[in-house]
Amino acid sequence: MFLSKSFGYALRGVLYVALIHKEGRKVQLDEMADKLKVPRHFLAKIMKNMVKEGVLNSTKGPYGGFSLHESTLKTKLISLVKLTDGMAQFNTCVLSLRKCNNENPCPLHLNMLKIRDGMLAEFSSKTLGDLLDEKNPDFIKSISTIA
Amino acid sequence: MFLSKSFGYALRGVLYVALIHKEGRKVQLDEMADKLKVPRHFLAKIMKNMVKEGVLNSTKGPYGGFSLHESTLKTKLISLVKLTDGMAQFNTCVLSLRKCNNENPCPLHLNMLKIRDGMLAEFSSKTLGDLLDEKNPDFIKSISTIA
DNA sequence: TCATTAAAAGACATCTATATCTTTTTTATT
DNA sequence: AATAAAAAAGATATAGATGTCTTTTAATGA
Ligand code: FES
Ligand code: FES
Repeated sequence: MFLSKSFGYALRGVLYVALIHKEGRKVQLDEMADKLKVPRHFLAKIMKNMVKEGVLNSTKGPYGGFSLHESTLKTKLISLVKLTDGMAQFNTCVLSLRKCNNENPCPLHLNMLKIRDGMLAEFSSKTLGDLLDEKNPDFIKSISTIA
Repeated sequence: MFLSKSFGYALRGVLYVALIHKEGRKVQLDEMADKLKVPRHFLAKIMKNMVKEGVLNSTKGPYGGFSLHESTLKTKLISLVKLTDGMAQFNTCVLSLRKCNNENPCPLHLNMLKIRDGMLAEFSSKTLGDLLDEKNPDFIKSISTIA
């Protein structure tokens, strides 16, 4: 797995909030779980973490829900990865059991370095806002449907 | 995780057998588990699968153990991945819950396509024999030690 | 103050990858 | 044939990721 399910849920969740934000309203978990076809309470934990890390805002009570934080659209994808998956995969040897290092490289070191650093660079430069700008016509469908 | 622990164990296991093969002898599980610092019985299952898939030979009984198959060194890395991790990660959308497809691409489709296809190409062309040819001075250490 | 709404928090269940332990099968040697 | 060696197979255990359910806290409006 390149990325966990949690990461996918997190990204889809925050993008959904951002989309609905343009309609000028907040989003509740029930709506998100329903529209995104994501387990309600599992998503709740992930959303809560994003709020805790300052990626999103939330308010409790009537008319409450999730809304954008001023930093939301500026958030790098790598921050989401850190939040859901951690960064170990980027500095641990692909053969496990050791830190990746150049001095005593494992047989796959150079190959994996290229791949991992490519992904790291991509995710370190791209923001959530970038994804929304590049969005394709069926964007909402692309984060919602199963098929 | 780009690749599972099982994959790491499999690769280190088969490379160890190949190295010892040059000394003209077979390798037993006890020696491998000890030298590679890998859980004995967990490694056993993985080795058994590699034998079943024709990546390695094995013989039971006294003076038995694991040895090279004529196809071992020609085996592509991707075959090992298929054996331990399966190929789902290469055709499933990074946002889970759907097959990856170009018609209704998710927000990360193009980015991930590049990364995944890069890794797929690398692992589809490189063989176990290639890894042994490229080997660095501390090769045995690089698949054995923890530090 | 009370009722309602919705997130936060916590407890528990399930599933998968990983790890350990035991028994069975096969092979070689005596 | 009996013994020993080693892989194969199977049963069980543990940990982490994922999923579900219940209780608590905070906000709103009557
Ligand atoms: S040492 Fe193995 S990936 Fe760097
Ligand atoms: S559609 Fe998501 S990775 Fe291709």
